[in-house]
Amino acid sequence: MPVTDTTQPEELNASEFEQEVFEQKAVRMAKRDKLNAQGGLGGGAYPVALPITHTIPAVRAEFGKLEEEADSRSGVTVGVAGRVVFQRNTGKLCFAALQSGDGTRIQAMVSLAEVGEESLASFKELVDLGDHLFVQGEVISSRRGELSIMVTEWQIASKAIAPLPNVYKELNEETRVRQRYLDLIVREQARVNVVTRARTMASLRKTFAERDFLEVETPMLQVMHGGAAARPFVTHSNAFDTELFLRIAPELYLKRALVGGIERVFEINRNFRNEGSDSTHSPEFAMLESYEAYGDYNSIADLTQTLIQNAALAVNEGTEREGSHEVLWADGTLFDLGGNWDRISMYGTLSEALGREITPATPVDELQQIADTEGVQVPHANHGKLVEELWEHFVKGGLTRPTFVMDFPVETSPLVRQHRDIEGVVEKWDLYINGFELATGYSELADPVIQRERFVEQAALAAQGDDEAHPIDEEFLRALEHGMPPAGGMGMGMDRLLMSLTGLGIRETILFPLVK
RNA sequence: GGGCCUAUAGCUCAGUAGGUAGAGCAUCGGACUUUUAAUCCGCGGGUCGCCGGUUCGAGCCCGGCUGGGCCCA
Repeated sequence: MPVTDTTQPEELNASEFEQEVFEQKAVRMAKRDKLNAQGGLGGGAYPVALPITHTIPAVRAEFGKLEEEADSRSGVTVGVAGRVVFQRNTGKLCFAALQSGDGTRIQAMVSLAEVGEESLASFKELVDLGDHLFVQGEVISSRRGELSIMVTEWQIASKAIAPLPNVYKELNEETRVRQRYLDLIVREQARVNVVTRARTMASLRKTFAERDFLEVETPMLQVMHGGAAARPFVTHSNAFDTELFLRIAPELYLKRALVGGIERVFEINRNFRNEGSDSTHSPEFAMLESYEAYGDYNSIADLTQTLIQNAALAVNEGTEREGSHEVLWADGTLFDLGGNWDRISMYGTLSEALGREITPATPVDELQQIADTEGVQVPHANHGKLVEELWEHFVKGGLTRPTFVMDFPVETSPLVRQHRDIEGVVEKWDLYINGFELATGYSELADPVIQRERFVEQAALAAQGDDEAHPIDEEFLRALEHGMPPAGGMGMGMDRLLMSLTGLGIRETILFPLVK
């Protein structure tokens, strides 16, 4: 609704792109204009610099004990800035709660006796909820014993034109995601999630560094996508006049790095898969991949367990669970990531669940029959896909504790080495935590001839219409022909790792998830 | 892909049977020097997601579309 404030008509009509300005915004815009008119070049509603001496948490840490005695004074003058999240103005005394980014608050008191009539009136006129405010004054405790700053000077640090949402109610789910910045202002859990993620990432890098792994960055725009079974996003390069793919995995480049002698290597970066999203999938997701020369799928499983357990320790640092691998989920349950995680066999557990022996030699017809009876639909079915789908159908749901599921059928894992003892099986594991797949690890396939055969088989699948089949990557094969050391490799979804550390859905672990 | 739920003021939400919309916070005007979602007085604020239909009359009923959520495959 357009506002008919006769004192500011020019300003309100000046901005052409602003079709309608609702009342609260119009009021704040008028205040912004007034501040800008008053301020000098470096000041106004958005000053360039402020004489800040302390952060709000620093004031709390240094002067917190003043709260033990009401109406006490420190004799120390500080300058702090924060967002106004609470305001109470009376005739001659104003209160404002300033909040810093981490959610810590401190009270500012603006008293007629300290600042004089003009400054007090101006404060009441120009300061709104949601503004960033700078205050300078003595640190005191109020009559109610609350740590406060008795203001002598104040200045708007940044004028908010849009009103702050209700800080006592959480935003609805959609607004939380679309306007995460508001979510972060209003909701403690949103702030905690960011810290947890950052700590986790730092911990992973630290664990790698301690083991002499090097972090690299490989192409995200690729001429040929590969390294996983997934549909890619396609884009176009104007300069090259060619089709490019957003990567679905960094694997084939990290293996080139292995060939080149970067023997312990990892990358943490984004993958893109042209699929829908749900509570465990996002089209754009952060992925960790790591390769260890002269390791295998056992050593890389050990590493994976250590990486996650160290991350749990990092998340618990400074909490009452310090030193524990038990993480606290958002719903209040404690989830134990400690101990040595079970390693179970895919064929073995599927056989147990079905009450009949399933082996790599079990014919496709027999598996298809079981699938049909159970109503499990498997597109482009072959032995491997059927075994995996049946395993997911019968066994997966029961896995809550962290579990490595070992030894997969060969058809579905074109980049994995044949098992050293079992025919028809590859040395691959999937790590399941709380029923979803968190990571996968291999003894990597180093034989360039077998690798070529696997690619050719995949190309046949692609020809049959499987759009997740792996394309033949000649450049990668050429690298393999120069000799890749035997290696263990691992890939782990970062967003899912955060899910298992926090118990949240994927959209809560991603700061700005994709929204239409 | 299928099913269910959902969209109303800046924010969070009510809205009975179909009769042109309410609350809390926020905002606006006034009072208040210790407030903690203060209190008191007064006033505003809505294309009820979009398009169509039924009806004398639609926030409500019907169809379609769009966004969001949940469950299933």
